[in-house]
Amino acid sequence: METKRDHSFFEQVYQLVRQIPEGRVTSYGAIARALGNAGSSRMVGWAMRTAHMAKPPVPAHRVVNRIGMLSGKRAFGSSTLMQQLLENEGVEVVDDRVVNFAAVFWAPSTG
DNA sequence: CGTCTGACAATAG
DNA sequence: ACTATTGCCAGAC
Repeated sequence: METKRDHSFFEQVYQLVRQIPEGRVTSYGAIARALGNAGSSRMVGWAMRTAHMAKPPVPAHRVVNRIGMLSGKRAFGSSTLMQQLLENEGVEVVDDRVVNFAAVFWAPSTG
């Protein structure tokens, strides 16, 4: 039984991203799938872009693409801010890419 | 109300 | 293995 949410797709993404623990990262596709919108991975990224104006701060810096690349670093204002945030949590980032991505990968779960 | 864009992903060449 | 193209669909203009 799926818990129907009246909130928009964006808010569903926000809530999921907020569940990402520190030192962990996830991919857009993983989030899209968890929301049942597999294939709409672009929407996830689009939601993150507007996530900066979400009420509770969304750790968008913990969300990267499938290869662990900081594709959204541009949205943080500073291209290095996203990397610094990740490194601050213990996530090693080199060349705008998460080191040992599979090890720090966090599997999203709606429930 | 129609069109374009977008922090991706998967497939084909 | 790498590059190019298509699909996805909801927000922004």
